[in-house]
Amino acid sequence: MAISSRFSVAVHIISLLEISKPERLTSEFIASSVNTNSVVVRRIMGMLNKAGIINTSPGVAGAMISRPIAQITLLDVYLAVEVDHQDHLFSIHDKANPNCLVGKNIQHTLDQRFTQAQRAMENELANVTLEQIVTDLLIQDSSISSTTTTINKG
Amino acid sequence: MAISSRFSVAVHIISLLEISKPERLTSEFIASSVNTNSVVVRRIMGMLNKAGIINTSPGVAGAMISRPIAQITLLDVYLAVEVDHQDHLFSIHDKANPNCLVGKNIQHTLDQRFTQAQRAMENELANVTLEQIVTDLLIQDSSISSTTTTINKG
DNA sequence: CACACCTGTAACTATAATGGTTACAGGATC
DNA sequence: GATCCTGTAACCATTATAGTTACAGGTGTG
Repeated sequence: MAISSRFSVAVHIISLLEISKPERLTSEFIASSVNTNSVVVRRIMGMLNKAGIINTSPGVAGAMISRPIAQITLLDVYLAVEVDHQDHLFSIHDKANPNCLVGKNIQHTLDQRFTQAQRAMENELANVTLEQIVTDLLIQDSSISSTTTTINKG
Repeated sequence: MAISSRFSVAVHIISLLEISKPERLTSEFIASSVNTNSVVVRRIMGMLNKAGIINTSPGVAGAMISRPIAQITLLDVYLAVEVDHQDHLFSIHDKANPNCLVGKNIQHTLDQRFTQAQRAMENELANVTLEQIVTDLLIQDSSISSTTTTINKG
């Protein structure tokens, strides 16, 4: 299965928070931009909060981004919301027959190669900051149809 | 969710076929090495067959590896068995609000970055051949406990 | 030819992750 | 106190995975 859309939603949320600063956005409002349920937004914001990327407070709308977005990478966000398989992107069948040459050694052999591939992917994510993402969003918007776009329509 | 273990099982199967050459292994035998059901093995071998990596024939045990394993990469195997998300490893929420600056442009922005990260991972897989994997398996085995290992114990 | 063996595949199951939804306790603010 | 909001539990539908049973049909040998 693919990497869940929590990742892209999380990037969406942070971008929206940044662009809308210092306005305090409710989860309901953010949800209308993402086009999902507000609980889904609060769930993901909870993960980002736990990871120290944003700061939320019970009862109070909005969230503060904890540091300049030039210092937040896609990898940070990825690790925050894909907690489940942050250790191993690839899964390896784990009960292979130890009496077989292949079965005995396949796990260790593949783990090395898979880890290397995963690292390569993560390095790419680490090289992109949320600042670059927001810049991309603004550039694309201005080059396409800036006149018809607003932040506040949800 | 993580990348399915079909990938690691597929590598296991090809390695076993190679090391056991020219013996013809039944899916039942292979399954006992992987420690799974023979249908699971036949299913994955079917995908490898369809991808042109191995050649199987109905009714006849065993499979021929279609080309020297130095010419088969982990990426080839990956693409063969992870057909589902070979296009996009990352999923992006796809119904974001087009009336919002972020919602309108997030999909294209992230797609570019995600594709780059995915390519980096795939490049690593493309740089490893099944020959290297088999070599790794043999080296590890000889350095650990070659005397107690057999290929034929399933 | 008959039989034993094997593959390919359909069908069903259990399990788990995901995303959406309702509900509600409790914090914050006016 | 009334209102709004967050955090979170609970539940559901959907989907992917992996295992299992069953069987049709190909293969090859006695």
